[in-house]
Amino acid sequence: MKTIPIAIVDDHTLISKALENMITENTQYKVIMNHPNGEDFIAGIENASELPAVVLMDVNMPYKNGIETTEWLTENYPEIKVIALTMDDDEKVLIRMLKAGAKGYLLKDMQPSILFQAIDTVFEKGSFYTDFVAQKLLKVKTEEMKNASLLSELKDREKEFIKWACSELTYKEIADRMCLSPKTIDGYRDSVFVKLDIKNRAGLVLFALKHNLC
Amino acid sequence: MKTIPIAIVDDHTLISKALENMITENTQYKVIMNHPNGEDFIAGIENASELPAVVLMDVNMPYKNGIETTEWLTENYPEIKVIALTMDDDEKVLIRMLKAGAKGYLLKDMQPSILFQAIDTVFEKGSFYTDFVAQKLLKVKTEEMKNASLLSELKDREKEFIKWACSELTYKEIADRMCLSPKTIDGYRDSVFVKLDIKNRAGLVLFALKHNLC
DNA sequence: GATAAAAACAGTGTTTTCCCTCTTTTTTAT
DNA sequence: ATAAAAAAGAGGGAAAACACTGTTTTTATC
Repeated sequence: MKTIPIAIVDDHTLISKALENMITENTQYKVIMNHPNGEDFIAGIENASELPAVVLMDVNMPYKNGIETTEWLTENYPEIKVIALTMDDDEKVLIRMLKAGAKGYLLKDMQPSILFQAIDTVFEKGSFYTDFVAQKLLKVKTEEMKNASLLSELKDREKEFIKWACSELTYKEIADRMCLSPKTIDGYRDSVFVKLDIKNRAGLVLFALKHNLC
Repeated sequence: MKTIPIAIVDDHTLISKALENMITENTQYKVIMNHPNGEDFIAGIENASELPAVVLMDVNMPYKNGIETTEWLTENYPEIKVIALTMDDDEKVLIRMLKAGAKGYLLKDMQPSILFQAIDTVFEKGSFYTDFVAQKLLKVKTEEMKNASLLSELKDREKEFIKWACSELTYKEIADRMCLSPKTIDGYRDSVFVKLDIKNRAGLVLFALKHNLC
């Protein structure tokens, strides 16, 4: 059994060091890189004498986050497998990370044994997904249906209007900002109200903030 | 130099194990407890043959979070020192943790050496605060001034009105819900607008959501 | 370049919101 | 017990928001 070269990318120094310690205790693995953000890591990869087989990638980082870094890796070094590590199980993040090309997705509250299993499986078979991921994907899919059906109906111009509506501006002032007649804004408001099933400006602001449309 | 008995309370198993590994490498310390949440930890403390001198306490946990658990410790075992560990540097959390009795506050992105330094200092001197904490406290203090001066002016009844205003209800309907005359609601609105320096209902909803008043 | 669809705009009337000033009732403090 | 302060309520008018039915202009497509 050969040793698997591993890279760690995580801005939480304490965690990345601790992780490194734990992994290197097992002679099956060796940590050859450890960087606090995506930018550093990419620079490291481009100058590396030895490339990692598996990257443990934190999602939330300054400078270049896990998603952007994974996209870059998928583009430039597709043979390097990325396992995403994250604190919060946010469906949006999961989706974006998988789209970016991550081969595994783990929450930081799992058992260490799962991590080793994930590394091995990703190294040998190419990807490792837990039940958790499958369930999330299903949940996201169904929720997406509901919201997408509402939001997809909105025209770009209407979305722009909604942004402006999340303010203290009157509709007349919004018309000025958007270089349109107040009557056109009236029309936007009316159709948005119907599409989103809301009754007044307060409802519009609440909806926009809930679905971060502003 | 005696060994310092340490407890770890963190729901992120991977991190807590890794942390434990790292700490035990240093013979100066021994990890005698490791629990995934406050409830478990408290149960552990009550049945323990040996108490920890220092607790590394994650802030965000299920069942009983770091703040509640620290409050309990301060109440029942004031001799046990708590060092708070957290991912996100949220001023509110910092304040609440310090109020709860934490003797140190560390972000998880620090260097491991700082952690050891913190443990030693807390053990010997009773508390360890980084510059970071001092700066945050200062920042919070000044921001508090601004917001508190705004929010403290609000009467309870006005706050209740604001909750109702974060909806699609008209003021007349809100009056019904609060069992008041519409004219009284008019009065609430007017005074709230002046106090919070806002112009209309949209502004009110935005303010309320920003300061989670609804 | 005719045609259909979408976007922009308009008229009109109603309701709600906003902004004053003012009175009555209830609480609070001394 | 009484004065002061706070809370509740009221009137009226102007502005904004809402709801409805239309018309004109742009845009895309064949």
